[in-house]
Parts: sequence; structure tokens; C-alpha cells
Amino acid sequence: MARVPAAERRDELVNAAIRVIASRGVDGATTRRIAEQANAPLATLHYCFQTKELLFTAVFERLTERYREVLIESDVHGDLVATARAMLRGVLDWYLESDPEFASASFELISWAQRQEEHPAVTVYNEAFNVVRSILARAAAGQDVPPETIDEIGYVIGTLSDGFVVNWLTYGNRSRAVQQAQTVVDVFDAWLAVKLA
Amino acid sequence: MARVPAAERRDELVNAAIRVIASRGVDGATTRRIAEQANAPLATLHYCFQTKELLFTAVFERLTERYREVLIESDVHGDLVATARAMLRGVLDWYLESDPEFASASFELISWAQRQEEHPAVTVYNEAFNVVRSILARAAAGQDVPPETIDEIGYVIGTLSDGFVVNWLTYGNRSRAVQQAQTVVDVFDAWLAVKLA
Amino acid sequence: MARVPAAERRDELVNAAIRVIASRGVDGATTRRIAEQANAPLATLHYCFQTKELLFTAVFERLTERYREVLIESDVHGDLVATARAMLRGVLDWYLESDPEFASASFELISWAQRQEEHPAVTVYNEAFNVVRSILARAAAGQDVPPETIDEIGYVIGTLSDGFVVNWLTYGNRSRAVQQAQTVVDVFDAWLAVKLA
Amino acid sequence: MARVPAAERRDELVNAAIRVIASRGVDGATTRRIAEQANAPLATLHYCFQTKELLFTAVFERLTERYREVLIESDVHGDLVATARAMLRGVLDWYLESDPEFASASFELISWAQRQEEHPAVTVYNEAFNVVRSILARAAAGQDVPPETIDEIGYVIGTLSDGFVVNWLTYGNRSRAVQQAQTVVDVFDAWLAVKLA
DNA sequence: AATGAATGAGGCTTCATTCAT
DNA sequence: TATGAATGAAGCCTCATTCAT
Repeated sequence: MARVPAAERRDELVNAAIRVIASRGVDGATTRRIAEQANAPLATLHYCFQTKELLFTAVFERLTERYREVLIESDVHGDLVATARAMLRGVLDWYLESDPEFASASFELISWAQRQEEHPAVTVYNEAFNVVRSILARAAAGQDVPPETIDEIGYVIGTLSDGFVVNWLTYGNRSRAVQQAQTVVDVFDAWLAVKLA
Repeated sequence: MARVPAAERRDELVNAAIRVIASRGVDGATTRRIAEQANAPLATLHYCFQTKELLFTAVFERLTERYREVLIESDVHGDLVATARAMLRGVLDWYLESDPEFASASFELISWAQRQEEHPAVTVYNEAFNVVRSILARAAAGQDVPPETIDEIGYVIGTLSDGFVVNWLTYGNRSRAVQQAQTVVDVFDAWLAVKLA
Repeated sequence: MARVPAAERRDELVNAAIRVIASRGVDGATTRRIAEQANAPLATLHYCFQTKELLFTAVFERLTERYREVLIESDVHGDLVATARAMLRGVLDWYLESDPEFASASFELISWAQRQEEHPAVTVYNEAFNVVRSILARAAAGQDVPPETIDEIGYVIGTLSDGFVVNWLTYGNRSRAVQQAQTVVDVFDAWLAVKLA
Repeated sequence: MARVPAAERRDELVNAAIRVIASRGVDGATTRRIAEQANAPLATLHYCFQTKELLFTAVFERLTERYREVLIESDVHGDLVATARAMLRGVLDWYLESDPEFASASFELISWAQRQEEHPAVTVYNEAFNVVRSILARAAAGQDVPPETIDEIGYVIGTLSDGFVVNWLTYGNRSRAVQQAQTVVDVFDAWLAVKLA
């Protein structure tokens, strides 16, 4: 195996970890398998990351960041309703279209993080929620919307997308999931209409 | 030493497994820890359940059954709207009130089951979904509701309760979750009103 | 499983042990497998034999006895050459015709016995050798044959039959073994002719 | 701690395995005991040989090779009779003089190999037989000897040496074995004289 | 007398990690 | 700097045996 600078290795290892976690679960993601998947010697993993947990933290950060990108890319810069719907839609589409490994690994890691003392699962959620809230707040500027309502909309977006992804990951039936995504958006619309009436 | 019928031992072990899974995840649920939690020697675990996987299967069955009970107990025998809402409410309340270990262990196990070739996570979902559907169908009798709508309502109940539980398990903030449960029901009501208009 | 008197059980267990040893080796002959093969509860094995080693000793005795029977049945009551040849032939034929499990289990057990402090493999050999010698001695009565020669003939019979059985058990090719048995007898004849010239 | 190349470690482990197998049988040759005998931590054994079975395979190969060496070293490059006798003599002497563990372990392993699906005991025998045959064939060149006779001589060499070693391993009486080796060679000579008359 | 229940000891293997180079 | 070599801890499972009934 050719000697490769540590910086590149780190990236490869994080990617490898995501792939392995997605396919074999957090528990199945052993250092050996991750190193193998990254085409790197086992010792290199610990040379780059000292600890498995630190590698996982890096993975965590990568996922968090990706989440934020998705949300920001979904911002249509419209009014509150349009913006909120677009954001939900954006997340659902990302789950459907982008590498399904990301969604799967996310879920695995969140369970894992819940059990770690150091890395609360809460971080991803908070981060994502903050992004959602700030986008919504900007969209609501000028309209008279109380902050609790902004938060509640954010919560509902999260709840619906989480609920959607659980089913999607469980069944893995894409054509059905596409329809379900529409249903989810319908549900959101119906509630928003009442809420912002 | 105390001569306990195997059936009781099995029960104790299943309970212990649920507790350990809830607190340390499926991967952290080692035979040793489960046996310890059940206050039994390690070998006893293998006397009662030839294999760790068989023990987990038993846990799986227990959870599936519990799920069904909750759904059936939530049946108010009213019209479609009332029945659907009651069922969603029932599941949310169960998550909130009953042993949170059940919810947590459920989620853990579903991820686990997804990776097992033999035990598709799908079973729990299918089982639950079938119960929901049959209850809804009975409630809709007489009214002119197409079966696709029944299925869709079932799906939304599932999606909302899954989304709810993810947040609840992540943050573990009960008072907030109680409010969120109300929001979830509101969302459901808004959609149902439109759907069955 | 029906309750069966201990005496019968002992026989069944010995037979079961022979079958299991033959098919899975001494090491693969676990108490559980033997009990299962005998269609008896596991605890019964220890009720009848207190110890696995005692069961094996019983198996050992059974095999020793069978060996003696074969030798005695092969006695043609002729002169030394005829008697010796008949005995070798008898053993070879027994290996070929009788239950091959016996031969296989014998070899397994002899290896095992060599490692036991209590049950020297030597017993079977001595027992068999004594029978051979006494039969030969009687056949040689009247002829002027020194006792060392009697012993040597016995040794050659043993060596040839052991060598034969190793090959036979290794290849398990019966038709070839039948020819080889003839070769073995030819070898014996050639030597005897020179020896007793 | 001492940094030893893996190749050496492997050798040590193979040697240790042979010793343990010889003294405690294949079944008594546990990974723990082998590691201890090699003065290595248990995990090291699995670092060098992913599996116990792979270690045993290596042992097998070592023995096979040793066998071949013995046969080739015994080749006197004489005529057929001299060559055949020398080869038998060489094997007997090897059994007697060289490390008796080799002979013992060989026998143990052949029983073991017979029960493995993948590693037929047959390999050792075939390998040895092929060597014997090719040496005999070269010695017979020019003389008019049918190939079946070559094979038969090879078989008799195998049978006599196997029979010899069983007794030698069983009784472990060296001085008696030395005499018996002579008897065995006499037997062989007598038969060869008749056969090649 | 006979057997279901129970168990300590030990089997093989894999893990994350550290060491020596 | 990078990495083959090495390892203690822990994983799941099976063994022969004993206990309580």
C-alpha cells in the first residue's frame, strides 16, 4: 500500500467509515474494516485519528455539515409557507436521491451518539434546527409570526422528515417512498394552512 | 440453584435483554451483560436460548406483541376520524408514559433487524401496520372510503409517531415532548380534515 | 423420552458412543451427542456411567472383546502355517466386511487411550496378542518351534493388519482394499515360508 | 515485544503445534496450549494464522514435506530391490531416530484430516506414494517391471511402515522396536524375492 | 430411578489499541 | 512519517458435570 499523506488519509477514512457504517451498522464498523475499505493499513487509522471515537466524531461532523448544506440549498428565498415547504421537500428529496448511505449512516450514528457521553446526538439536531429556524425567520420577516410558531414549524419539518426516513430505510422501496414523500408534503401543507390561517 | 422453570428464566432474560439494549444499544448488549442484568450465569443464557440471535428474536417478538396490544387498546370503536386520532394518540402516550426502554429498545432493534438476513425489520412494521389497517377498516365500514385512503392514513400515523419518537428519544425532554405530542395530533387532524373532506 | 432401565441404557449408550466416535472422532464424541444418538437424556449418561471416561472404558472393553471373538472364530485348528494365515485373513476380512465403524472407532480409541493415564492402549494390543499367541502355540504343538518365533509371527500378523487397516480407513476404497488384502496375505506367506523353512 | 518477523513466529507456532499434538492429541491441541508452548500470547496465534484450521494446515504441509525429504534421502540409486529396501529402511529408521513427535503427530493429524471436508488425509498419502513410486520407477528402468508391480511394492512399503509405527507408538519400547524393524525388513525381503523372481 | 435445569471452565475468535522500527 | 507486529480484553459458544426434584 503506497504511503499517502495523512491529510488525504483522513478524508478517505471518514468516507470509508460512512460506507461501512451504512452497510454494517455502527457496531459492524470495526477499525479493521474501515481501514480496509479505505485501502489503508490498520495502524494508519490510529495514526490519523488516535482513537476510533475521534474518527466517528469526524464522521459526525461531516454528516452535520452535509445536513446544513442540504437545508441551505433548499432555501427558495420566498415567503414563509413556500420556504418551509421547500425545505421539507429538499430534505425528503435528498434522502431519496442522494447516496442512501448517508441517511442510513446518519441514523446509525445518532443512536450511537446517544450512548456516548461526549458526543450528544443532540448536536446534529440542534445544528440542523438552528439552520432551519434562521432560514424560516428570515422568510417570516415582515410577517407577524411569533417565534414559537417558527420553532413549531421547524419541529414539524423535523418530525415529518424523520418519520419519512424511518420508513424509507426500513422498506427501501423507492417508488413507494416517492409517493409517500408527496403525502408527507400534503400533511405539512394542510397543517401549515391551518396554523398560519 | 433455585429450581426455576425454564419459561420464567426465559422471560427474565428477555426483560434483561430489553433493558440492556435500551441502555447500551444492540451492540452493547453482550451476552455477559444480559446475563448479569438477569442475575444469571452466562451459561444459563445459552441453556435457555441456544444462541444470542434466538434471544434477540424472542425480544423482537415481545416488542411486536406489545405494539399490537397498544394499538388494540387504543381502539375507541368510533368513526374513522375519531378512531384514527385515538390510535395515534395512544401510540404517542405509550411512548411517553410506558417504560421508555421499550421505545428505545425498539428503535435499536429495528436497525439491528435491518442488517440481519433472517429477521427483516419489516415484520414489526408489517404487523403494526396490519393491525392499524384492520382497525381503521372496521371504523370506516359504512362510510365510503377507498382502501388506498385507509392505507395512507395508516402510513401517516406511522410516520408521525416515528418522527415523534426520534425526537423524544434524542432529547429525552418529557415536558417538551408532551407539547410536541399535541402538535403532532394537530398536524394529523389538519390533514385528516382535508383528506376526508 | 420414555424411562428406560439403566441396564439397557448402558448398552445403548456404548453402541451410540461407538457410532459417534466412528463418525466424528473421539474429540467429536461429546456427551450430548452420544446421549442424543442413544435417544437418551443427557443426565442419563452420567446416571449410567458417572463419567465420560468410564463410558469410554466400557466402549474399549467392548471392542477388545470383539477383537478376541474375531481371532477365535478364525482359528482353523490346522498346522502352524495354515492357522497363522487364517488368522491374518480373518482379521483382514473382518475389517473389510464387518461394520467399518468398528475399525474406525478402534483406531480413534487407541490414540485416545495412549493419552490416558488409566487406560493404556496397550491393553487391547496385549489382549489381542495373547489370544493370537495361544492359538499359534497350540497349532505349533508337536512341531519344534521356539517361542520367539511364535511371538514374531504374532507381531507380523499385527503389523500387517494394522498397516492394512490404516490404508483402508484412509482411502475407503473397498475394491482396492480387497486386492490389497490378497497382497498382504502373499507377503505373509512369503515370509512364513522363509521363516519356517 | 521483541520484534520478530512473522515468518519466524509462524515457524515457532507450527513447531509448538506439532509438540502439543504429539503429546495431547489433535483434540487436546487447543489454541491456548499451542500459544503457551510457543511462548506467545494467544492473540499472536491468530495474528499469524487467522484460524486454528489454517495453523493445522501449515502443520500438515510441514509433515508432508518432511516425509518427502526422508524418502528422497533414502534413495540409494541402486537397483530395484536395493532401492526399495533402502526406502523402507529409511522410513523405519526415521520413525525410530528422529523426533518421535513427528510420527505421533502425523498419525494424529491423519485421523483429524480424515474428518475434515477440505483437507483429505489422502494428500499426505498420495504425496508420499508418488515420491516412492517415482523413485522405484527410476530404479526399475531397464529392468522389465510392469507398473502394477511398482505400485504394489509401494503399497507394501507403506503398509509395513504404517504397521510398524502403530506398534512403536503404542508401546514406545525402543529396543524392541529396533528388532521389529529388522523383522519388517525381513518380511519385505522375503516377499520381494518371490515377487521379482 | 431417572431427568430437566443449571453452571464453571474453557473452547476459538475478534476487537481497539500500542509498540518498535 | 507511517506501518507491520503484537497483544490484553472481551466477544459468543460448548463442554462435562452436578444439583434438585
